[in-house]
Amino acid sequence: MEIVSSDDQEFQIQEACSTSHLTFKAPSARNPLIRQRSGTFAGFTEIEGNRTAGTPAKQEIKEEELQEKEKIKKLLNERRKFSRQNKWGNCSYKDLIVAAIESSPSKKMTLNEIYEWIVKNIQYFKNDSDTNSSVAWKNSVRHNLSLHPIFQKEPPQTGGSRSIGSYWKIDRSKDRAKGRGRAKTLPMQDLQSARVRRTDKPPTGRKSKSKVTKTGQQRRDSTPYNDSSIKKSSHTAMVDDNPMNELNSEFFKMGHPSTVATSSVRPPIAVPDDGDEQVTIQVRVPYEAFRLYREGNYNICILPKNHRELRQYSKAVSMGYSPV
DNA sequence: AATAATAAACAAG
DNA sequence: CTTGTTTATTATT
Ligand SMILES: [Mg+2]
Repeated sequence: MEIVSSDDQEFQIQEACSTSHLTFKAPSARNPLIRQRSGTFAGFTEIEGNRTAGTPAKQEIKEEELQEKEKIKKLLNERRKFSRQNKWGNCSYKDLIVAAIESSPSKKMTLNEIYEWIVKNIQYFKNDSDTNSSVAWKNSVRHNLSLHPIFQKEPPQTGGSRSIGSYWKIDRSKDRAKGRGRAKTLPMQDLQSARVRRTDKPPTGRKSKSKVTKTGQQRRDSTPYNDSSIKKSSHTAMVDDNPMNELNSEFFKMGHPSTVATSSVRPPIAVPDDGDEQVTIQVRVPYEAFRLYREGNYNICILPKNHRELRQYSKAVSMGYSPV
C-alpha cells in the first residue's frame, strides 16, 4: 500500500493491482501465467526546466536565429527521460509545441502558427505541410494541446472571415509535478470520468502493426470497419446511476494515475507446432473497475482482484484464443 | 508498467 | 472545413 500526499489531501492505494493467473488452452504451452505486480502508482513526467528561454536581450537577429537552430538541434538529438525515437527526432509532440510557442516573442501562438513553426523548423515535416498525411500529425498536435494542462489558451480571437482560434500559451505551473506525490495537474487521460463500455460501436485507436500472429490467426484490427455506412462513435457513455459518481468526481480532482494503467499479460496460447508462443494483451483498466470508499481523510481505491484478468480474458477470447 | 503515438468520434463555428 | 476535446487503442521504452 502506498500513501501519497498532495497539497491538500491524501489518498491511499490498496491493492490497486493484483496478481493472478490467466490460463488459455495451449496444446504445447501450458504454463500458468504468473504476472508481476501491476498497476503501481504512476511516475511523473520529468519537466525540462533547462529548456526555458534564456531571454537573450540584445543580440543580432542572425545570431538569435543560429541560437534557435542550436536549440532545435539539441531538442531533436538529446535523449530525455521517456523520449522516443520518432521520425522527426528524440522529442515528443509536447516538446515540439513548447519549443514553438517559446520561440515566439509574445510567447503565444495560434494553432496554425504552431503548425507553421513545425513545418518551417523541423525537417521531417517540411515536405508535409499540406498533404493528406499532414492531417495525422496535425491531429496529434491538437490532441497534445488539449491533453496537456501545460498548454492553456487565451479567449478565442477572430481574424477576418474565419476563426483563427485561440492563442496558446505555456503554463508550467500546470504541468505535471516532478516526483511522486506532489500536487498534480494531470493530463486528461489521467482524468477520465466514470464511463462504461459501449459495445454497439467499433473502437478507434492505433492500428496494430502485426495483424497476424504466428499461429496464423487474424488479429482484430482496432478499426475493423471501413464501411463508411457504419457510423462510428466513441464507445463509452456516462452512467448516470453509477453510485460511485459522487465519489468519483472527488477522486478525480486528485487525479489518480492508476486509473489509466495499462497492463500486459503473456498467457500461453494455442500454437500449432510447439512453442511457448505468447501474446501480450494490453488492457486499460477502466475507471469503473475500481471500488472507492472514504475512510477518514483518505479515499481508498481498490481494484477488485479479478477485474483486470477478466478484461484480459475477454479480450483474448475476442482475439480468437480459447480459454481452458 | 508507464509514457507516448496514433486514430477517430464529436461539437461548435 | 478548422479548432478543440475526449476516448480508445497499440507501440516503445
Ligand atoms: Mg490543454
